[in-house]
Amino acid sequence: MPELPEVETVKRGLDKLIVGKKIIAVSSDNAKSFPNSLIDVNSFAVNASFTNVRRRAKVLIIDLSSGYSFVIHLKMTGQLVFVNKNVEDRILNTEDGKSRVANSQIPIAKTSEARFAGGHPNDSLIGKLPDKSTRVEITFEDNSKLFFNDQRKFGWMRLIPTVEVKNIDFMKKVGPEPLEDSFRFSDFKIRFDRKKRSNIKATILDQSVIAGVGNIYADESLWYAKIHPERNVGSLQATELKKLYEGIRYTMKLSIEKGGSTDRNYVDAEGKKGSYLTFAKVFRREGQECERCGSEIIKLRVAGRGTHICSRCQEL
DNA sequence: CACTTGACCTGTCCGC
DNA sequence: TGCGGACAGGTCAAGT
Repeated sequence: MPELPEVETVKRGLDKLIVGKKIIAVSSDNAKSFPNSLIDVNSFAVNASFTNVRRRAKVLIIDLSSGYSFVIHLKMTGQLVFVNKNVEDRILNTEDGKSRVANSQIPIAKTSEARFAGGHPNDSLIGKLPDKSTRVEITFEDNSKLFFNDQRKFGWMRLIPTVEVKNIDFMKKVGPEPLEDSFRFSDFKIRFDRKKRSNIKATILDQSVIAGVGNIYADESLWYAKIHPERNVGSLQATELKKLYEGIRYTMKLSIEKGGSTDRNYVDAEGKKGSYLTFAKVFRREGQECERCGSEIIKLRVAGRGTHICSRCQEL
């Protein structure tokens, strides 16, 4: 799922929705999704407040007043969804009728039939939370909740000291943020030139070269730059790399404006879908005509990923 | 080394 | 309708 624009959209939503909220309980049904112990949760999360939300590449960092942070990777199917109220109904539906205490061992009760009154933009989702994809449930003092849902269980969240966030393996190796003003074409060119033996699609997807680009925006930016995804990086002209640099930035900035891409699972922090795919040029458009030249858009497999190109604009 | 291929999971869709 | 296989937005570890 979530690539840079989607994670950025979630980050902006959480900024508005949860900063300042005090945690009273954290529960989880899956140690892979959330490996922290009950001791960690009680010591560093319960009674702490969310102070800040950050994004680095596709990783979200939510800082707490305790000096700890939740670090979250949504991988393919992860969601972070905030729900303001339905708590009282749900507690009545649990077996013992008691509100749960903080406990990363106690399974989340997935029996809610509570509905959102008044028609939320995506009440088909949030009215039903928690559901069977819910891995972690955070409850705030005002009884609002934050759900971490993840159908495929590839995603994870962890509670670690804020000062340690920069030291986790992923953070140490991840490349520069492509949308920062400080990220210039000269930096981009140097980093790509170092990878001249591999194909350009694999290189764009390599998080150590450049942060945050995934399969959708790799395909979209290669179309923008008229580059075939199997081209060897060493064969690319500087003018082609410049177009690619522009394409990556243009495509992902546009997607953030559109709230990201929803192919299947992705929703923002309010449970709403993104509309970028309406504007996509090639991704999931095999069989359609290229809007630039009218030729057919085809699908290939490159770097082990489904890959969409214009059969004329992007020659090998 | 640098680069490529499976594995991790669950769900859905497509062809027989 | 059922069943098997391919595939899905990401990243690692293990292979070549």
